Amino acid sequence: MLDIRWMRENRQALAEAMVKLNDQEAPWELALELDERRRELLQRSEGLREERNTGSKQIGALFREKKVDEANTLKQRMSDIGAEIAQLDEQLRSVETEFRDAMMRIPNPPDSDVPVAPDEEGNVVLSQWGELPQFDFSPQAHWDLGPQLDIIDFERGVAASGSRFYFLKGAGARLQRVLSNWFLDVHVNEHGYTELYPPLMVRGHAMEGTGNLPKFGDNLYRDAEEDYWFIPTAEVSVTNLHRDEILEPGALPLYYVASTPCFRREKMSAGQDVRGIKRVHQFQKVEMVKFVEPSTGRDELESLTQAAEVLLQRLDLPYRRVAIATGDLSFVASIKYDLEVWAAGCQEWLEVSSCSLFRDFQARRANIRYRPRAGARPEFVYTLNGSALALPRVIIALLENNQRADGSVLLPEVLSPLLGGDLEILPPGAAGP
RNA sequence: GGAGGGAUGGCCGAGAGGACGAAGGCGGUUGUCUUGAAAACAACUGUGGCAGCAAUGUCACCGGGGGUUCGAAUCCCUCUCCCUCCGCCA
Repeated sequence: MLDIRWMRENRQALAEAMVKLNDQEAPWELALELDERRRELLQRSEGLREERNTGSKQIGALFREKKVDEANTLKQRMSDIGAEIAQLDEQLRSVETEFRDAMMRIPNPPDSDVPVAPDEEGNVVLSQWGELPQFDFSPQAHWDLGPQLDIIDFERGVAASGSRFYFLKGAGARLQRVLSNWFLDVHVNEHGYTELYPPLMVRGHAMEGTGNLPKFGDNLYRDAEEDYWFIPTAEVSVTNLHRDEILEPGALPLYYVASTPCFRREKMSAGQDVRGIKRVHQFQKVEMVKFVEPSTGRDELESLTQAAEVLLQRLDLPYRRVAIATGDLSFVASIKYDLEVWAAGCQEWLEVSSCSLFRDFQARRANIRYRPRAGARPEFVYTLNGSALALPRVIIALLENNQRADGSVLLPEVLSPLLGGDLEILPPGAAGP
């Protein structure tokens, strides 16, 4: 959510931002109109309240002085004022509801150095790391490798739960578990993050805090009976960890990391990426969330992104850092970098991490503030988050990039201590070395 | 799932229709005293909205929402959360 006062004073900048974002639906003009009506009604209602407050005090005093007649006359007048207030308040309530709803649907303006383009065609590759693997045979995609190795079972996943579900099995399931633990350990031990085990289901207001609601409910699973929403990323519950709090001086920065399943309906991407485990309804992801002071926002974004990059480098997976263009920016981000890993089998760059700075956009929605100094007025924190990393796509890249001509896979040496030296994944029935 | 009891400022805790933004205590800040510290004493010490350049004024907030009333922390309804006991359960 944006600061309405900033919006009032920066109409032009706001209009330009919406053009850059290629968002024609954002009801920012409506919000400004409603804001004016709101303030007008507020002033009238509060003026009357002031009158009533003094009047009511007088009534109390008159009764104590036993001036019953005078008190009753005044009571009648206050009653009339009360009726007028009630009428104004009713209008005010509906205006305020509309106003809030409009505000919740206005996206975060992009930072000045975000590439300006109407869609993802304008995304800019900022850097690339690692060599693309070369093969003297035709590399297979993971949807062939996985079943051959008996480590991904698509058919039985579909039988149990429908399309876009899968079982990881044996060395596949173990690989994901080991990677997840290792990612967590690196962030905790080397980057100063605190590990969390967060709720996987949240109330609607938590989803509003991160910007998933009201606009993007289509992508969420929900238990209607109990009114729980399933998190599409740990960002939701972890960002809401400090909802409605005022963090005391010295508390910032706060770094958190959690590994959780993520649940996504993927209605918007129907028909895309249907093969394999590129885009599924349930997947594991390690997510980093930061709460920081505004002045450090950009530096924190850089170190956040690097924390994710380090993992790809150690896994020796070729990747590139992409600056997301204005038209492709998410609703809540003011700037975003994607990390895309090369998958040699499907011949694609796959997004394994998305690192965003939200400025105070989420903090306003979730009401997360901090006190810069003892006794100072509370201000909104800046929030950031990034995946490090999304596991299925890392597994895809590991399998596809490290495959051998016979269909087996030799995982990178860095995983040896974590896998007890079992770096080879062999097809069932194949003789071990 | 059943039966009860609760939610008040940073924390503890009073308040039960009018002088209550809220006693008292703790904590915090500042000052006096002191070579310094402690103690003692004193003052200050919540969050937002609106108007204003500002000083300031005003409105709202006692878990959330709605209602009764001239007037609600206080009465009524409802939701959420917490606690106790019983049942069930990893």
